[in-house]
Amino acid sequence: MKKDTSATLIGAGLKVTPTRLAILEVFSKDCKPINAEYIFNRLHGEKVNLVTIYRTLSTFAKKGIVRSVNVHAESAHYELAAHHHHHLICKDCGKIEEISICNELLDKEAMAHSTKFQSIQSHSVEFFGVCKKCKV
Amino acid sequence: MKKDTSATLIGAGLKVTPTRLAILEVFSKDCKPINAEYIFNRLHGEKVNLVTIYRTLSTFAKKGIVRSVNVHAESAHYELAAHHHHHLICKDCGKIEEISICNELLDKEAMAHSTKFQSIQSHSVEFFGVCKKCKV
DNA sequence: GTGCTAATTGCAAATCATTAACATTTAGGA
DNA sequence: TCCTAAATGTTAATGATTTGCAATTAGCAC
Repeated sequence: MKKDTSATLIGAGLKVTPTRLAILEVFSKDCKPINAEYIFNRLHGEKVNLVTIYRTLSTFAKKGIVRSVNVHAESAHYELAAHHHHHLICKDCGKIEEISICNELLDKEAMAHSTKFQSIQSHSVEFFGVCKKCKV
Repeated sequence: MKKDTSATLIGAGLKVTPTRLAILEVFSKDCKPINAEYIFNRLHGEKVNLVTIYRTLSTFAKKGIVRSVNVHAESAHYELAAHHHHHLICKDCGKIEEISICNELLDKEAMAHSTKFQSIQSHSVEFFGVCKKCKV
């Protein structure tokens, strides 16, 4: 498992450090989009600086290890890029659920617009609504 | 036209003010997701406070007049809710293009997940890539 | 039309997320 | 083991957004 995360870093041309491994661990444990603050709280025992987390997220995003997700929140949320999902987001409590569909129709759409854009690399799909708990 | 925007406000139970009408005007002129700063620049002649724009956007979003859109930018972008589109966003220059498809497949997806969520009110779809200008 | 009140706006300062500068440490190859 | 670029910590800065409070105004009752 640790070998797995090390490989991810090495493959991206990044040095393998305890901080980076720890952050990747958090991602693989929590299968939902998370933000810097969340990671910070999970790693309190390990004395990781919040600034480092921001920097790491930025580096990971640039290398394509993680991707930012729109959850209509104030802070930026990320998920593992390898772990492609679409989302259901509750407008009331902010709860995020993943839905694992990714139909070809979207790919076709992407293709259809490739005349305007040189290349389309990714897409995101989010549904916003109210979850059962919040519905009184 | 002004009657149109007034109706929008009245329908939402909001008072009709010059500032609000001006902001709605900006939205209807620019058919793309815009942020507070952008609106502020368009309204310089009219001495509207930036804080008021933030407040108005928040109010409009709450009332369902506008909707926030994920454009992977630092600031929050909004578009008229009535004006539903999906987007092509250039990762290099940040250019946003609208694409006017909205297939039923997405609606079906929404339905399929209505067991988990009480109700799904909206969805957003964004494609990220590189536009022709930015592709060297 | 006048007056009233809650909603709206402006202004200044605070807050929150994120980034920058710079000094120190460390991973990993020579 | 040594060396260097990359990574991290610390502190301060920045930029977006919010808050508190006083002044203004829309829209209703009279």
